[in-house]
Amino acid sequence: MDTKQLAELLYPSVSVPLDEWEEIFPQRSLPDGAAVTRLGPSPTGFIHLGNLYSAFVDERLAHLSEGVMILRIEDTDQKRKVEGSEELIIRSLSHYGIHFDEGVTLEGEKGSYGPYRQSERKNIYHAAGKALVERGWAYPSFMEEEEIEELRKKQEERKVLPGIHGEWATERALTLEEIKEKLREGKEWVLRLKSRGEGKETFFIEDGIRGKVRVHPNILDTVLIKADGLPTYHFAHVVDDHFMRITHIVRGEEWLSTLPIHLEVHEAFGWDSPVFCHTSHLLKMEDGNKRKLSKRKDPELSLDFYHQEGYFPEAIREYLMILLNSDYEEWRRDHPQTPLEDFAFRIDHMSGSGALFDMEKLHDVSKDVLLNISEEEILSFLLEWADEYAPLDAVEMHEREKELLHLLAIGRDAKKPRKDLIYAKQIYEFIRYYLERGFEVQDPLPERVGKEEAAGILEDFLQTYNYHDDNQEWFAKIRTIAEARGFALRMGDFKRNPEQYKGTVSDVATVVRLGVTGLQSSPDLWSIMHIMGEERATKRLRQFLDTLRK
RNA sequence: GGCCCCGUGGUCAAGCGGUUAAGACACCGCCCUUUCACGGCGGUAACCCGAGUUCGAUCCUCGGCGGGGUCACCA
Repeated sequence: MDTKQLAELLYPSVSVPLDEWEEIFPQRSLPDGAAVTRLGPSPTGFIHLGNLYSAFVDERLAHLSEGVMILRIEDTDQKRKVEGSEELIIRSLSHYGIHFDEGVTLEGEKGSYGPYRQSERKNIYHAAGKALVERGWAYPSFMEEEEIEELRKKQEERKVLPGIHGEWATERALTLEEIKEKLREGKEWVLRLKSRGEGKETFFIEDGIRGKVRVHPNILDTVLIKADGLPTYHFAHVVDDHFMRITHIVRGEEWLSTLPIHLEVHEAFGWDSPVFCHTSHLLKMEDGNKRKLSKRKDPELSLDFYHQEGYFPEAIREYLMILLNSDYEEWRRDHPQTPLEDFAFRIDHMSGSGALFDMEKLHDVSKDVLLNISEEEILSFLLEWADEYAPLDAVEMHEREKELLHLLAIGRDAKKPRKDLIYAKQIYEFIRYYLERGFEVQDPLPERVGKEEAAGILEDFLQTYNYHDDNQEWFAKIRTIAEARGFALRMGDFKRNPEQYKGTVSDVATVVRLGVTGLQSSPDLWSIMHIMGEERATKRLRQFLDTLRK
């Protein structure tokens, strides 16, 4: 078979041959050890936490080494393309601090290794495909779906590996004349790899994350270029990663099983392959078993979920980094103020086993992260969130912006600061009592205090209350009331002789707290009343008194 | 089912031939405390199983078992 002739027959319009592309995309001149990484999402709608997790690895790898991170859109499946998803992907990632140096951006393409959409790189793939045909590493296949299906059935009966390989790859034997004839008939065809893996020995490859990984050489004549002329992932990413001069391929572990194909395609071209880094999956617990988070079934996988709940991007980043490199947590303890970017992230410190996404842990992490964010920033984040997800209350929240700022700050500057704030929705619920709209006393009176008693306490309190009292004076009055009404001032006294008291001073304070906040628990009550102002606070207390009297 | 990956407390995980097997979250108890948070102290809790190598295996090898992934002209 004259492969040169065949190549010309299949790809007559290739004007720039493969070796010329080598010059068009020269080796990059970067500092020693600089990593070039890429994120290659398909524009199928939305991006999820798993993508972000993986993107974070690319990002750290590139930017920690003064390298380059590329956004390449892998849109070779025209059927699954969704309008507007490119923009969504870019915006979502940027929200979480993932910024690209090169590739597709909102302002168009950036960089000299483009185009960065695979659908626009047909000429390169065809040049590559043509070169492979010439070298006897690829051939056209005219098999139809039904034929392949039949083949598969036979193979399953005989319990051999399904697919086009070995003796089953009958079209390898097609003569030039036969091929010409089929093309003349206008039959659809795909380009297949002519695998040489049969009989080769198992070998090991060094994965950037996992270390040694066992590889059985590929034997499948995998489709390289589809009937529509666009490449499959297996072909496209190898060609692109080579010409974009990628050094590290970060991808999910689901790709481990097709790694042999990719390795053989590299071999066919005679290219060195980049370092493969297979990340483990994010898992979810269901019915006592762990399973891969699924974008269809698990709302917490969608980045939308975190947006709706109002998680701070910094908190997500922080948690993700802990998942990525668990020694990060220790580092963070020693460097509470240092930006995450200064941490020496290492791919070989990543775990090979999948991690269960733990909301509780995320919340704990988030509390500490928010401690390092100013109240001003938290407030503006909160207001933005409220505009979208709690529009009815957002109006009043804007009106009371100044007060809310103080409210959020209660107890934050202490040596042992409060950690009340986690995510926007939670913060909103946490401060909701402060708004007039929808305010009501929700919690019950303390167990030991009856309605009459409570009313009495409120009357006493209102009589002596002075807005200008400082915290100590304010509380001294509570104590006076408590003592006069027969409540213990010290917890210990009450514990020792419960029968001698109606309750403790905390019961008295709780009654006032209920009147002001509607809740049995809250941050420092004096501070709240102070921020609220005399008028609103006393009005609430009087109202509460009225309802108790009814 | 074949192949590949993974297997330390409920969860995330240090460990890389000899350790009282870290730490964090969660949980429980105590303390602090006007409530709630915060914080402090303490506690419950783990090397999947079986062989082999070795003076000695959580760690190395093999075999099971369990979980996950993958077997497309989707990525």
